[in-house]
Amino acid sequence: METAPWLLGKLLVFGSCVGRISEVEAYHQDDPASHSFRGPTPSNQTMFGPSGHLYVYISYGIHHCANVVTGGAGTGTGVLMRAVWPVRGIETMVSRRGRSRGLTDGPGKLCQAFGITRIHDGANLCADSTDVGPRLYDDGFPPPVQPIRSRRIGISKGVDKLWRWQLPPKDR
DNA sequence: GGAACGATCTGC
DNA sequence: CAGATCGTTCCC
Repeated sequence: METAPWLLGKLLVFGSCVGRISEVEAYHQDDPASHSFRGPTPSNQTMFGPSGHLYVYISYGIHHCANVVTGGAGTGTGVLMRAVWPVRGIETMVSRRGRSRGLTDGPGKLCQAFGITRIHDGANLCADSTDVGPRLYDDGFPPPVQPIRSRRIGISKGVDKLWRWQLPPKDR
């Protein structure tokens, strides 16, 4: 679980789009709210793969949501990226979203803004090649001293766990 | 083969 | 605040 707040402040990069991760949620196998709770299936198998890969699922049949696999092979652990602060590629994000506000302040929104879909499920976020594909970078942004911690959003089980973390507004 | 349920978003 | 909308899972 402590790998989740570690992602705060890191950069999500894909094509011309760059965003600073500002909100994350942790999910793991012994967690009724997690997709990995019932074990591996064809659609969630990436969650059971090695760390540092991207797990993308479809929410409500419409939206894509992106996770960083963090637990290592077999553990079914992931961190949902719920929001990023747009850093670069705003025009592309506006074009993909069809609006100029609320570009990346939700898990489905940020995937649409970045062009992330199921096609990118399983991508290696730490690959050091320069070819196309989503990547995760550390640009030296100071880790938050006191990340905001709260309950996870939109779930019906495991509601009591404080496994949602956000960058404080002052870090903007 | 069918039904129920979403780690959501948008517009009213 | 309710409706949209359909992939995935589970049960028969």
